[in-house]
Amino acid sequence: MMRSRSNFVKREFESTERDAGVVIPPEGTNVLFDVWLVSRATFALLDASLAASGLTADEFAIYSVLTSTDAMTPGELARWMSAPLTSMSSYIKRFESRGHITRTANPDDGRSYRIQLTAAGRATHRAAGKLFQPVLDRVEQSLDQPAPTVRDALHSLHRALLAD
Amino acid sequence: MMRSRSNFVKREFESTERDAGVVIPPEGTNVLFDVWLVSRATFALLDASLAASGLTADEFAIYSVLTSTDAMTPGELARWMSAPLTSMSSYIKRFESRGHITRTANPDDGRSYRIQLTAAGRATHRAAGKLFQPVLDRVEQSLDQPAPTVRDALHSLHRALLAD
DNA sequence: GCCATATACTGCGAGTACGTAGTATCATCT
DNA sequence: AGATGATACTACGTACTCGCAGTATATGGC
Repeated sequence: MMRSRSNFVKREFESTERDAGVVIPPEGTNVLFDVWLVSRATFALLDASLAASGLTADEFAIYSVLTSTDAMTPGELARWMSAPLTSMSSYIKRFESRGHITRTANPDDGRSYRIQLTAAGRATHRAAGKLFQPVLDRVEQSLDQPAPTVRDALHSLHRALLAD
Repeated sequence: MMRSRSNFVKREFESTERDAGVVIPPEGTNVLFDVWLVSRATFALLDASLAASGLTADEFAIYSVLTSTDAMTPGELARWMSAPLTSMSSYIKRFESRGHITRTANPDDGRSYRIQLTAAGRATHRAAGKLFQPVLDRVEQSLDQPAPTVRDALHSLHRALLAD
């Protein structure tokens, strides 16, 4: 198993204070480094918070996409989340084996197909969402900037990363 | 091998424009979801850009920490980057087998030790840095907000994630 | 229609991340 | 000093990610 990281994260977060002295000089850092740190912290927190639902942070995010759009293809999903198609393939196989998604033919392209969450998949996502929401609320309230400001910065960054 | 993702990423980024239509409604999203998207894009871009150096984005970040601080312990490093200690252990074993780090006794604690980059490790990091810099520059220039503003938002987020 | 090439996806295998369980050292209490 | 518990790290195994190579369908040129 690799899913339930609750132990680790709880332990780590408890001891955060003690390590406050360990600080990397900012002149050695940059935006992308900051992203790295933030994303590590985010994944640690979410994986721990969602563990009981049986979903990882990645999986929860993908399920979230699938609930808010209907019937994407693997390729669309992969490109959209900047993931290799082979990884999407693995995800889909896993989700399908859980009975959480179904494939339906893609009328526009015989090589492809469309993915949809099943009722069980949606239920799992809802359960995970119940664990997710209080965590999100707490993070947003701990921000010392308005959440929309932070989100604007992230969107700007996302556009910059995809631009080329 | 899992390191050289150049092919994939280049292909994916080239086709970004075509998928501009695939947009997730923002009402279904939130700060943490944004972090997820940004971090996926960041890792994809960096793994591809750094592939020739033999370092992944994660590894480059860790090497960067090790160059700007001297002699951290595995535990400090792990907590600081919100990673499980067992993962740090794997990293360290790998880096050591590459001849990129050395362990020296920790005078304060016999259970622990301190890690330092070797000359070879620093050289590898420098080489990766040469690949990294232009990518960073391009991303910063593509930002439609000042880089410090974006970084402030990320720092705020980081503090909020660790707070508790 | 036929061929060449590009695209959508999958099978497989290699390397990786990390949880469980264990060992060694440290800290605290008595 | 000895015992008890906490902490720093590692060995091992499992599940996972993703690159390579392959198959199937689509597309454009002729």
